[in-house]
Amino acid sequence: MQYTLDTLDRAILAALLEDGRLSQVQLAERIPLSPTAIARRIRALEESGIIKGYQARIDRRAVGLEMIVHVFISLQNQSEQRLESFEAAVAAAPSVVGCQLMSGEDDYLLTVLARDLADYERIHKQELSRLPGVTRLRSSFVLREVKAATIPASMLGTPAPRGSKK
Amino acid sequence: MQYTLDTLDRAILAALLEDGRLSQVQLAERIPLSPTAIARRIRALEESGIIKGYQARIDRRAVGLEMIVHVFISLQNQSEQRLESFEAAVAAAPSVVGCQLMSGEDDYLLTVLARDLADYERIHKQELSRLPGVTRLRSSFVLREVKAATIPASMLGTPAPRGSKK
DNA sequence: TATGAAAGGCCGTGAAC
DNA sequence: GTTCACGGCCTTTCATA
Repeated sequence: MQYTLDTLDRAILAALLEDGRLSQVQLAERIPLSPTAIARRIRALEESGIIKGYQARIDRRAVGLEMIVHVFISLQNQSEQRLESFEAAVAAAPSVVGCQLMSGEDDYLLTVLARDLADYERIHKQELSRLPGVTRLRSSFVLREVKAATIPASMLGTPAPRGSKK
Repeated sequence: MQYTLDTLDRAILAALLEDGRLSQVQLAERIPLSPTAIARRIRALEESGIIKGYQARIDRRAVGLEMIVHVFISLQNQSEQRLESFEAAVAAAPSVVGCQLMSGEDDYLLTVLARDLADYERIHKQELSRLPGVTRLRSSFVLREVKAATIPASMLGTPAPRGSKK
């Protein structure tokens, strides 16, 4: 996955971040390149794993998921085996949409989606309390989502300088 | 935006969450509906705001963004005006990709993307330290992303029962 | 009111240059 | 990287239940 993105690649990525359904022709209107050349670059970006896929952005609340809860978790110890079994359990928990190993006081930060408080109680009982090796578990509720973005186009501006060519 | 999703709508949403570029014909192969009917439903979902858009999923690290940092923030007080000016500043901070008003000890949880530690130092200086009204600011680094999902298809299963019809 | 079928125009794909 | 031709998809219209 050692791939050097040029300005055109980054323009394509920026456009597809904004609208993942843009056609080659539409992209060619923004980017000084023929539709075919754009298609080839997109294919290369997909095959190299830089573009991991495409997805619809769906309104959480429209599908009844009113709550986001962050769960801070500390484990008994951080042995390899502890982490592995914990992470395997997290991977199988359907309501846990995010899990990050963290620096600092707690070991993991989980992100959970729930319909409402009663649903979160169920998730807490059925999914979270069964996670192995947990010593401390603290729930923190999102009261309001102020900003929810993906990678901003501005951060595609300069590639990681690992031997810039061209 | 009071919209009652039926089973077919949810099947369409689930499919477009997995692959946002599926064509009507491809969707019609999975869902017992003609391409025309699917196109009409998708259009309705888009116009009602349930589908907010489409985007490419891009490998963070491939574009040089190696770090995710969570920043916990406490404000001097939670007056309406304080919150508003803080949130306006956050909205204008390009490296801050997430901001949530939280319950519990801290007021806000920010999510920041950075190229590396030096880049985060710059962001800390240029973007974070200038946020108005902050009394406490604690950075917590993501060591490893274990799970990063969107809304799982399983959670589309049952709509929020607000007067189920049909 | 929502679906399904058919026709026309546009797009995506792969060839050659 | 571009141009061109072909096959398939998206769109619209219309008939139907």
